[in-house]
Amino acid sequence: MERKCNNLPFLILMQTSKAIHERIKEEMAQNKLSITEFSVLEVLYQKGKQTIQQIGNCILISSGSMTYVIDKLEQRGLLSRNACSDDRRVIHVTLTADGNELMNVIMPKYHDFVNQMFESLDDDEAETFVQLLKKVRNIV
Amino acid sequence: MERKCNNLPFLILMQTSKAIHERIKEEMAQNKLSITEFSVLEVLYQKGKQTIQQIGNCILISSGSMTYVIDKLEQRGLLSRNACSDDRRVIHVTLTADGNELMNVIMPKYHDFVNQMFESLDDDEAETFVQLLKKVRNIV
DNA sequence: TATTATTATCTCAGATTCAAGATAATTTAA
DNA sequence: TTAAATTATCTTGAATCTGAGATAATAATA
Repeated sequence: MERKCNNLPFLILMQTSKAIHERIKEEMAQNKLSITEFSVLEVLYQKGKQTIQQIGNCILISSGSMTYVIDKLEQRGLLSRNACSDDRRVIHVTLTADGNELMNVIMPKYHDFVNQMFESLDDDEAETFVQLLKKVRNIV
Repeated sequence: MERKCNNLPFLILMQTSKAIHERIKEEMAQNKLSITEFSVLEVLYQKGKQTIQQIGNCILISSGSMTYVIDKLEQRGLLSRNACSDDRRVIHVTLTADGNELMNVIMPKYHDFVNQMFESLDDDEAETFVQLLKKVRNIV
């Protein structure tokens, strides 16, 4: 029986990224945030005011999910919706003071956490790694 | 404003794996299968008869989700549940003739598809890639 | 200007996931 | 042997995601 998967790079890549995803999920559960919620807050923290669509494009989820996740975060007082005066279809989203404060606490820990996961690679290895990943990504 | 993410390997790894995941999702949608459903069929195709728990451990989803996905695939006649005579708590799952036939069609295309995504790497690069990924995975 | 197309967001139904608990069978240990 | 612990699967409810379609605003064009 035993038919094998023959593409090792593929297998290990998917295993590794899934493991990382799980770890981040656990980490964020401590802050009562799903990964999607964290991703939204992260975009706002990094880029400041964004439209709902801009955020959706960044984190690649559907418009229906965006409405849902923005609702949740708004209810918790971590961000606010603001009408756009130029284009009344558009809604701007920004972190509230509470949201910003929370991210000031979370982000340094998050960066440390991510860096730890990759500290087994020295600078040369990291560069090679990125270069190989980009080769793959450009084809996908 | 503009606070940046400073860990490039992490960023590109997650982007790449997400892109691959999306591509496989599209590919499997043509066969009316979700990735989870395909993963279950793949395990059975590769390993033959398995218990529900064995499959769950392979593809890392909860027991509740396993019941759900096995139900769906059983309803479509792609696999069957069989009581285990040694241990009556256990249920063995096997591909039906239909399920096996479907996988005979899908798997060669799937392997080609995956190989294409990685064909930009030559043998040396693939080996380096795997080695670096393993370094990261072992820490995560 | 009036019509048409596009865009941004929201609504809703259906699908999928997990966590917690239920059930039933087996194993361990007193 | 009996009681307790463990194991495998299923059930249920809540959360989240997607896709299709609705709504409303804007842009493009005849």
